[in-house]
Amino acid sequence: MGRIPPATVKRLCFYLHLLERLKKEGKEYVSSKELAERLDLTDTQVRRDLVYFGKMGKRGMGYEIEKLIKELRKILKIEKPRRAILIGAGNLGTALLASPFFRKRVEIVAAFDADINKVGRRIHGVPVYSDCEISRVVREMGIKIAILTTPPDVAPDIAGILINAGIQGILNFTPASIKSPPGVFIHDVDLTMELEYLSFFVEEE
Amino acid sequence: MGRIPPATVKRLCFYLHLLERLKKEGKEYVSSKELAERLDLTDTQVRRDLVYFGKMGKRGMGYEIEKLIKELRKILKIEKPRRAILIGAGNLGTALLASPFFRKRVEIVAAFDADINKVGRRIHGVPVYSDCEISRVVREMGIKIAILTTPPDVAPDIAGILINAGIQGILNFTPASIKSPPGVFIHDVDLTMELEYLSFFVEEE
DNA sequence: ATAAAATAGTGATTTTTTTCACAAGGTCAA
DNA sequence: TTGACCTTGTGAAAAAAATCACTATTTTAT
Repeated sequence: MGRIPPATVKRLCFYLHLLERLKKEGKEYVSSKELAERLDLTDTQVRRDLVYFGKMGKRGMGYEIEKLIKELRKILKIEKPRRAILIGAGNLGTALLASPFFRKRVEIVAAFDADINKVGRRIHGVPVYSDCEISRVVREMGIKIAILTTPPDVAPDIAGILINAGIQGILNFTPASIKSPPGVFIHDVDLTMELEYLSFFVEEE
Repeated sequence: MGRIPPATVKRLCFYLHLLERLKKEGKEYVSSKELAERLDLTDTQVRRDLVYFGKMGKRGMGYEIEKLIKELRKILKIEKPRRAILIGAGNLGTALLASPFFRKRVEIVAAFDADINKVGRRIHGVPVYSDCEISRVVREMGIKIAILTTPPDVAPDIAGILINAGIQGILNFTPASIKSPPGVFIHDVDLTMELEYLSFFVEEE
C-alpha cells in the first residue's frame, strides 16, 4: 500500500462511520454513488479512495458493507479499539470520558491529573493517576496514543514527558502548539478554530 | 476578494492563533519564514495565503503582527466575538461553556436543553432555555450560528428547527449527519473521528 | 552612501488531487 | 439465455494547490 493522501484518510473515517450507520439500518450493499451523495462527494472520488486499498467492490452491486467496514477498520488500525491515555481530567477530558460514543471507539486505560483530589478516584470508570506517574504507566502498558486536554500552559511540558516515554501519537485539544519530533504524530484539534472556520462562511448579522 | 480555498481558510485560523501568541510574547513583526516554520508549512504558502487579501507585508521586515491580526479577524468575521447559541447542555456542551478560551472567542447568548431540570438555570453564566424556545430566541435575537451538542438521535430534528428559524451555520459535534440546504453551512466535528485519523499514523502495539 | 542581508510578492512550473469518460464486469427480469 | 441496466475500476484530462526561481523593496551594518 503506497502513500495515502491525508485527505483520503480523513474521508475513510467518514466512510466508516456512515457504513456503520447503514449496517445498523440493515443494508448489505452500498454503491459509491450513494456514499458520495450522503457525504457530499463525487462517486469517482469514493471509488478512487477505496481502490488505494485494493478492489473492494462488486460491479453491478456496490460495496459489501460488512466487509468494507472490516477493511476500513484494519486500514485505520482500529480492528480493536486502541488503547490510549487521557491527560487532564478537566471539563473537556471528563466530557470525553462520559461520552459513550467516544468510549466505544477507544479504550481509555488511564487518566492523569495534577489535582490530588482527583487522583486515586475513578471518573466514569477510568482510574485517575497523578501526572508524575505518566511516564511509568506509558512504559509499563506500552501505550502509543495520548489525548491531551490539560491547560495550555502545561501542555508542552506534558507533551515532552509523553514523547520521552514513547508515545507516538498525541491528540492535542489544547491551544498550545506541540513540536513533533520525527516518529511522533501530533494531531491538533482546536474547537475555537472550528468555530472561527465556520464563521468565515456565515454572513454577519 | 475572489474565491478562497477552504484549505486557506483553515490555515488563516492557524495564523491568527499563532499571531496572538506572538503578540503576547511582545513581538511586533513576523516573517512568512517564521510563521511557516512554526506551523509546518512553507514560507511561499504562507505568503500566497495572505496575498489573497491584499499585500499585507513589508519587504525586508515581514508582517506587522497587530495589523495582520486585525485583518484576519475581519476576514474571518470575528472582529467582535460572534453570537451563537448552544443546543444540548450535556457533558460536551457544558465543557464548552466552562472553557475560558472558547468563551473568549464566541459569545454564547443562550443554551437549550430538553431536560426541564436544567431549564431556567444558568450554566457558567449562560441561561438555559427549553428546546421548544429555540425558534423564538433565534428569530428574536437574529442568531446566525448554532453549536450542536445534543444526543445524535435528536440532532436532525433540532437541525431542522434551527435551519427553519434562520440559522446559517451549524457546528455539529454530534455523529449524526445533517443535510445542508443551500445557504446553510454545516461544519462537522467528530471527536472520535479525529482519534481514528490519528490512529492511522501510529503503529499498532 | 553603499553594500549586504532580509523579506514580500509573483509568473512559471511542478505536483497533487479531482473529475471525466468509458470499458469491463456483474445483476436481474422476462 | 438475452438484453437492459447498474456499478466498479481506470487511463486520460482537467483543475487545484504547492513549490520554485526570481524580482522588487526595505532594512541594517559599515
